[in-house]
Amino acid sequence: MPNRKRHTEVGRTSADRRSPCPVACALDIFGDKWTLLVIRDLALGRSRFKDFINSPEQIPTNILSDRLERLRHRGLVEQVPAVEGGKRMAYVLTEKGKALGPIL
Amino acid sequence: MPNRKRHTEVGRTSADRRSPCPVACALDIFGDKWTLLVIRDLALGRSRFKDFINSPEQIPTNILSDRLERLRHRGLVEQVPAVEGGKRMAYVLTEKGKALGPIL
DNA sequence: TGTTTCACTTGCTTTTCACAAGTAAAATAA
DNA sequence: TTATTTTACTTGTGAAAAGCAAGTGAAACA
Repeated sequence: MPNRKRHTEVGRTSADRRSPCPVACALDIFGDKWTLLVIRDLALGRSRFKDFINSPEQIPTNILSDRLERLRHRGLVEQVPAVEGGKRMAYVLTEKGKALGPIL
Repeated sequence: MPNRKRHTEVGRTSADRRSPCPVACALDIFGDKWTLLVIRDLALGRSRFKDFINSPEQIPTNILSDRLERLRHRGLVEQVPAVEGGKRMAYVLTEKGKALGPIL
């Protein structure tokens, strides 16, 4: 199983990056049409899967799953119980994730 | 020839946008791995096709062509003669284009 | 105990990306 | 002036990602 790396990019080495440029690094994370919209929703206080789905841009469910998973592995998002003691999960920004609210 | 729209998005109607959200609108323009890198290069004073090619991120030539064309049609970039009276062209940011330098 | 909502996953088609190669005009060197 | 090189692209092709519809199983609710 070569090239196993998709959702486990926690420790990125310089070899993984396209260049040391911070713009390029940021684009490796946010360089697509959906990731920043998910972060916008999180910054607005939305936290449940269905909340993101109901945003006006109509993100496909498989892409939403994928983006949340990536953000989680990047340490920008974490899961917490949606209701006290319940089984269903909600997504919230970590401290690290909140730090990039201003760029919106 | 239906769906003719690729490089002629000068006048965008609200029907073209995914939503009225400014984040979503911005992502329709910058939501990919390369566009902002081209703008970074332009902001740094690079202006020739070969300059962009020689940036460390190694943008493919067909994608560079495409992105410059889009930015031109969006009115963020314009072409000027590379040398006084010469035939070869250079790309520079318009006033509108310069306005988004700060986001980098 | 149904029934509905939620949070996904799977499969498939379409679109976009990435890489290599090719080309023609412009600039430069001989 | 001719030859060579550089520049600014375009084209073709395979791989990857996006987009869409449908399906599924657990959780919450009536």
